[in-house]
Amino acid sequence: MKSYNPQKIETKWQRIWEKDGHPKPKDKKGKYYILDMFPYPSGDGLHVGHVENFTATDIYARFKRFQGYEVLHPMGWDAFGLPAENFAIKTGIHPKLKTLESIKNFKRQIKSVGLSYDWERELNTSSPEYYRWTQWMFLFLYEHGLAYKKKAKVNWCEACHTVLANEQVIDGRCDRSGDIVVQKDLEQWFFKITDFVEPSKSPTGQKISGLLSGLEKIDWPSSTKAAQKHWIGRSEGAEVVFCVTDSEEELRVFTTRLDTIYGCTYVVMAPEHPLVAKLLNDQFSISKLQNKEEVKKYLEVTKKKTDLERTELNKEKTGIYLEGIEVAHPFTGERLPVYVADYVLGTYGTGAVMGVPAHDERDFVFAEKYQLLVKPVIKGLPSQKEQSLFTEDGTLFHSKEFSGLTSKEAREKMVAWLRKEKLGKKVVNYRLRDWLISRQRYWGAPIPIIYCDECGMVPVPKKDLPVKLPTDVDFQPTGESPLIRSESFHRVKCPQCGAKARRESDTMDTFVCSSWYYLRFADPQNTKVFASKKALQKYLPVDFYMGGAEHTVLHLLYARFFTKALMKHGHLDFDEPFLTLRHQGMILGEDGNKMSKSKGNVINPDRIVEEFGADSLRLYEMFMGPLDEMKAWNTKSIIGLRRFLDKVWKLSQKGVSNQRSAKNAPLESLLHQTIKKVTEDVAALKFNTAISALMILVNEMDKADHVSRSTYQSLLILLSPFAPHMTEELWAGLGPVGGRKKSIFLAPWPQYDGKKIVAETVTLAVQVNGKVRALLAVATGTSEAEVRAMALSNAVVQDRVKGKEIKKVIYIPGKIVSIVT
RNA sequence: GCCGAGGUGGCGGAAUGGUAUACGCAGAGGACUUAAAAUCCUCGGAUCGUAAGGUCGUGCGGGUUCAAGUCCCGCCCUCGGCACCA
Repeated sequence: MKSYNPQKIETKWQRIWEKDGHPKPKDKKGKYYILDMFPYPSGDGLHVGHVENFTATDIYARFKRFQGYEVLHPMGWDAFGLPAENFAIKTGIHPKLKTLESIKNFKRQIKSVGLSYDWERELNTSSPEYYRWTQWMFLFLYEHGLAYKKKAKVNWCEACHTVLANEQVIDGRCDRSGDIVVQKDLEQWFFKITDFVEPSKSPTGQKISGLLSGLEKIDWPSSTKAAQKHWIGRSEGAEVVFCVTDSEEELRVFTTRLDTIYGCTYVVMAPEHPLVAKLLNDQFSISKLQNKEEVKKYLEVTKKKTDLERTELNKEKTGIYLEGIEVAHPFTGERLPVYVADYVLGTYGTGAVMGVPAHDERDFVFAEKYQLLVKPVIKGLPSQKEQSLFTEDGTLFHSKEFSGLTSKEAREKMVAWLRKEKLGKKVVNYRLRDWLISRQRYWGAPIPIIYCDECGMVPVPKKDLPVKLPTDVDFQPTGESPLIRSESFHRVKCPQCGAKARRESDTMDTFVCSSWYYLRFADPQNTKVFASKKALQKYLPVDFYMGGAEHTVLHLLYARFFTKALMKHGHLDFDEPFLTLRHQGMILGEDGNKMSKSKGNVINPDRIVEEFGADSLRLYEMFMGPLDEMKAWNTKSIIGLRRFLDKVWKLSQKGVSNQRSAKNAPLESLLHQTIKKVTEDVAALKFNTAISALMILVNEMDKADHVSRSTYQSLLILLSPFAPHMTEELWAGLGPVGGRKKSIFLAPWPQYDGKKIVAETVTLAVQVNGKVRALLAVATGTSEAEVRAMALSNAVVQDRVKGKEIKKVIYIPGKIVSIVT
């Protein structure tokens, strides 16, 4: 046999798999759905991070097939999005062409790594066959009141000329262009994701877990669950009414610390609060506001501030006193000053808060600046130091009849009192806002709505879907959707009355496309429904989902929302789409920095395949370290994996004999240990240690004079999920098995024999007072008494215990003898 | 600040409370070779010692235990996410 030439055998088997499909054993155990987060087909091609993700699921998929599962393992393209459109703006090349070209390249690269996808299920979100159903999803949500339009203050990116979702704003900047995000008032479409935070029921009475409670029953990384929980940000508190004195107006605030209310010395409104505008309006006779001009000036200043400035300057707090305005403290009737300050968020709670400087850090800072009264009403344990600022729970004082209660008790009693007096109630607030999905861009799925002067907003009838993207459009962004300038697109007849009407010209956020794609894979060619009930019942939910941690809140939360909404209205019978989720750790460049073109540290998988072969690349990426941990690339290290494969290759020529190698019991024992270790490690996705176990086995086989054929076969099967090309080649070289030439992937996965795992002798460490002093080779089956005697009679041990009384001897079979003097 | 994950040789990393540093890379020495590459063998925590061997070693300080990288308490540092959410 010739020497190992990966390039040659890899192309050979890739061609065979292309022609015949990937060998799949008969399924005996039912389905198992293994899904990768589908990639955006970027012009830069496949990243080594993709290879890590896809190789891991490929190994797992092959392993599950060996176990007898019918594995669904599809791949598709999250193909809408800004990069293709930006490229089009720069070059004039249509996004569709560029996208198709990129997909072609991605697919070539994926195939060059030997990934066993179900290509017959491939899908592309930018194809009309797919986005027809994305539009269907929109209409579905619209019908059930879960998609609505409202004028909203939105995040606007000047560079991208589009609105962004809250989730796409990072530190006040656009997550793509890095430009500062400004606020604009626009009519926008929203999805009512907030409807699903708490558990609900379908009309037929099925229980649907909430976005919060559902997290408890799925196997996801704790960090991801924590991030989602935090993003949803549920907080229980109370709404409290402060009456504006000498008027009918009232000011409601939200607080989680009702127990501190006797320490409230002022009240603050956000600049956006409606009452502020009302007080400034001269027509309102109620307005006794005396410093209107100053207040107006302050509002102008804050309006100019970006969200970044408003939040980043969190040390310096600004505000303005409303002269002549007072509110009454609901418990004491005391008159309190009112401020407007932009440290209060207009979009959370009621847009107004009570100021309790003694027990809230922010209020404390504000009160210090504006010389407001600090009035402590909560104290901690006597052991805790007295401070002017105490933000924890404690015991109340100076709080009339509530004094002496703990914070927790007080909150309950106080809210009961408020309810009785009709001055407040218990309230739950969330950080999560409804999902803004309108985008003023071309390369996305058009929103299927028509505006008619007579009928108003009319949904496109489902039979008319898809609403196709026009191809004759100038997609230079101007701030409105490029679709507005396509006459053919936006001029339509009203589906209800037939009068002249116009189409909605915005497209949907690409996250809408990816919120339901995992369902389509069950039945990707269906033209009647997004997927048949039968197919959904067979394959869904996704058993194992893998992708980058950057989708912790965006995609994963949206997908869960879609699943719950579809279940609520009878389209699905499960409420969580992804039962098990894992993230691959980011692969850094060789310099330890994140890979980026500007740093010039990007590794192109094509070059690695060329130099070392796809099997070596796969093994290397899996051997780098724990799958979910961040790790730096090191091209030098790949040679180690290549050497390992060379050894396996050479073993086939060395001495694989048909003789029973009963002589070599230690090797036999090692083989069975390896079968156990690899099987368990692959099941637990610990690929790095599985590979190291295979290396140990191969090193021993290499040293042995003879290796039995069955041992070698077992090795090849264990290695096959990792290095499919080479093992298939070597397997074929072994000749027909059972009279027929079959793929290694149709062979049975090796089973270990518990009896053979036990080696004939084990090495025990003998400790004297906690330190290892001797090693004992003990035959398996030696009795405890014998082992103890052996340990105590050991010369070194004797020397150590000489003249001392032995107090205790502890024997842990197979591990240690511990002698205490 | 809050939440989450971590801190082990020159490097990536391994270790159900039981011989710390498996496996791999890099390095050193040797074999083969005219030579190099490739391959194979041997050695690689620190320190004292010619050696046998001793002592110290998993971020820091305590504790539990016959025995701690692993468990408990208190810190320090790194990375990731969120961050004026009242």
